[in-house]
Amino acid sequence: MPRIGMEPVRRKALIDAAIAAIGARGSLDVTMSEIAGIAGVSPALAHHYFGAKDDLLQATMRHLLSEFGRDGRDALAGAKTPRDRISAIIAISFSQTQFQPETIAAWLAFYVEAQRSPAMRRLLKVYARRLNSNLMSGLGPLMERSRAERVAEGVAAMIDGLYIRRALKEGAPNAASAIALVENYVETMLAAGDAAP
Amino acid sequence: MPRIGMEPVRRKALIDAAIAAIGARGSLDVTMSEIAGIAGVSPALAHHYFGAKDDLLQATMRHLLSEFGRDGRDALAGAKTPRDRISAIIAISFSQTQFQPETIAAWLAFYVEAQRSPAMRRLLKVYARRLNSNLMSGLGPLMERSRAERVAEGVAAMIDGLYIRRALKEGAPNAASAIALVENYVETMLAAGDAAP
Amino acid sequence: MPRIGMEPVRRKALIDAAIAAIGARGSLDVTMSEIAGIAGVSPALAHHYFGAKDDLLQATMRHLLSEFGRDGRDALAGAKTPRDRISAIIAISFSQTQFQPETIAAWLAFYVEAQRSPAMRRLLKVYARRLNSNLMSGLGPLMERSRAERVAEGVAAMIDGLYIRRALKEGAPNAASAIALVENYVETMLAAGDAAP
Amino acid sequence: MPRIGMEPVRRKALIDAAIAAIGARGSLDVTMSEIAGIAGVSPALAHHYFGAKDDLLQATMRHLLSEFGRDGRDALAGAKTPRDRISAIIAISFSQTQFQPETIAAWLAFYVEAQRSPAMRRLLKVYARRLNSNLMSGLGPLMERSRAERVAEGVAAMIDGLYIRRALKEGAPNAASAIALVENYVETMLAAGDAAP
DNA sequence: AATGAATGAGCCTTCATTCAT
DNA sequence: AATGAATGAAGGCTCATTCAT
Repeated sequence: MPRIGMEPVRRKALIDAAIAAIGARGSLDVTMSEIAGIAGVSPALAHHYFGAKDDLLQATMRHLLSEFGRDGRDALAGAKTPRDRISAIIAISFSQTQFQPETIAAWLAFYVEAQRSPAMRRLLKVYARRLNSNLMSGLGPLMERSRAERVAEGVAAMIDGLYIRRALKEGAPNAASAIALVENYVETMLAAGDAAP
Repeated sequence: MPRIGMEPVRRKALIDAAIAAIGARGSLDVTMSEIAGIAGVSPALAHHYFGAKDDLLQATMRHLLSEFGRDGRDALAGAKTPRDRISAIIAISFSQTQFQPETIAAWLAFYVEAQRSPAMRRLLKVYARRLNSNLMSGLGPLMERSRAERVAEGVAAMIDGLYIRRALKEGAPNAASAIALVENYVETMLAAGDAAP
Repeated sequence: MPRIGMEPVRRKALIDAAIAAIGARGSLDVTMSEIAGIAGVSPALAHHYFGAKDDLLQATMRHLLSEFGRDGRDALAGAKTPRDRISAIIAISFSQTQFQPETIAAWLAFYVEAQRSPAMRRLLKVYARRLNSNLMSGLGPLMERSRAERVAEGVAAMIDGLYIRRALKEGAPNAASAIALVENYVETMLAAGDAAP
Repeated sequence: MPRIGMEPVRRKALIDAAIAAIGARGSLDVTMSEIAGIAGVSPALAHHYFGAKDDLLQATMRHLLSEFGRDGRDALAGAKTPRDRISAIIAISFSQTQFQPETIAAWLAFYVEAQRSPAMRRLLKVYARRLNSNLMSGLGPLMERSRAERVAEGVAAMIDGLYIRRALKEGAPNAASAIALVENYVETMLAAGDAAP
């Protein structure tokens, strides 16, 4: 029973299905049929709305990115001090929306794909730049610029590292300990402000 | 002209070819023909020696692992103090053997595969445990046990994060700055020894 | 805004679009969406008016045929002598309306289709018969019947051959030289009237 | 039971199957499965030996071309006088090898494809050039050069036209009457040598 | 009158894998 | 020891066609 105005509904459903499928498989090695099946539509329809598989995958990545961006903006909005901003960024990186097995797997898969696909790499760079600028908005006022840059890089690396290492753990992701680790890094770096680079 | 004792030669050649192929593709999405072609043999021979593709891939991973292990032992052998041990571990993580586009891509690909394949996950855990115990052999004597554990986790995450983020950078990997970042983390943690957390 | 009496307009537009699409592609291998797109309507509408794709194609062929017939009648109307009739038929075969890349491609494509589809073959036979009778109306009075038949067949073959061979030439079709070749054939046959075969 | 040295056998079988399939369908619109099926192998094998469908089709065309070339050389070898050469060329154009429903259909289909595919067009031009030079080797000595050129073009057009018009006839191709028609054209042109262009 | 929504069927192509030699 | 031959299975994608609105 075709109703009108289904396009946005289907697009959303297919992107969600893609995330679910990628999460379940743990890689981008999912079939269009699989994704379409999860979304409850035929593979042909997925092609109808997204063209090729790559396009759907990129749209999925873009969706993850925009969610991450929205979460970031929301978190930053409630943060008063620069220090608060840092914590807010760290917190949302491991929030329940982001730090979930499915989403983690999807991010990881996209990282791999980025090595091959320039389009994916471009998208991932957007994420990296955004994370960096968010972190710098907190770290900048608290220490010398070049040092802030380095700490931001360290925080970002640690976050991504914790994401990737989730693959090795059993059970549900432990966001709290991940957050504590990064916070401790930041805290120590702030405390050692007088000292070295 | 079949010669005797070719098995080890072929196995080595095929594993090297697998690393090369994975490195070039940037993912495990390589064909047996591709690998065999690089090794200069027929795909049938690859099956003859390794059974299935997954077996070859696991053997490849195991090879990477043992190389990493050997590098680690070598590095540790020359380190006198605990502090030296830490630096040695960090150094070899970014050594020219390890921190190369091809090897990085392979590691990353295996991380992804680990999410699906228990066998791969097991192998990757071996790596994680080994890295951890190596780090602990340096950090243990220098700070309280539980804190050392956490710092080791932080170092490991940072290393893996720097690996993964290589995918976003252009040009050759910059090992020096990566090492500096991790060393600085360790240094600051050691300096803040009296304090938290 | 549905208007009444749109049917003939749409049918005409779709048939023109089909010719354009076939001409552009150089074969009948065009999609309904393509044709509908050129006509500025939805593929569903094309089905609504024509049933199946084959029906639209046949209608297109019929349109070409009726155009050819009309051109022929017009040309014959102005021809006084039998000899004039022959020249008129040859001329319209290579007139600007007929001897155009698009139309040529369409004719050729239909010839191929005729091998498979009896309906198409029937239509094409109508064309052949019409061309033959037109030619005979000129050749008949000028030579013995059986010889006229053969010359008509030769002229028809030459015309179709020149059409098909257009596919091999670059640039715009050269109608003049094509006409000259056929006219020369006719002329020589008329001159050799007394002789063979 | 795989034996060695099958490649040439399979290639031949697949090309023959392609001709058969195209002949049966009357167009290039045949599937790889169909062709492979006729050849008695799997579709995968067809791809194994020919790469893509287009490559198999081109190889098929090239085969037809080389057969035509071989037939032409053979025919020309036995012709003593220029006049004999002309007749020989005409004869082989309608020989039992060439003027068969299947081969005719294949030629026609390739003509259509040539409008789209530059590679096919190139191949077809080879055929046209060869036919032209063959004809000129007979017509050249018998009349003025520019006139010979035109007669050669006329003969070629008539031959191709008779091929295409086969699609309209029922029953087996009538080679004899086709040959007679072309021969008569040549004869008349030769007889009218003194006269017009 | 017209279309967006949706799909089944089918095709090309790739690839891991097997087997006889 | 090594490979050419061969295929089954599966995936991406296209397209004519239908249907409710």
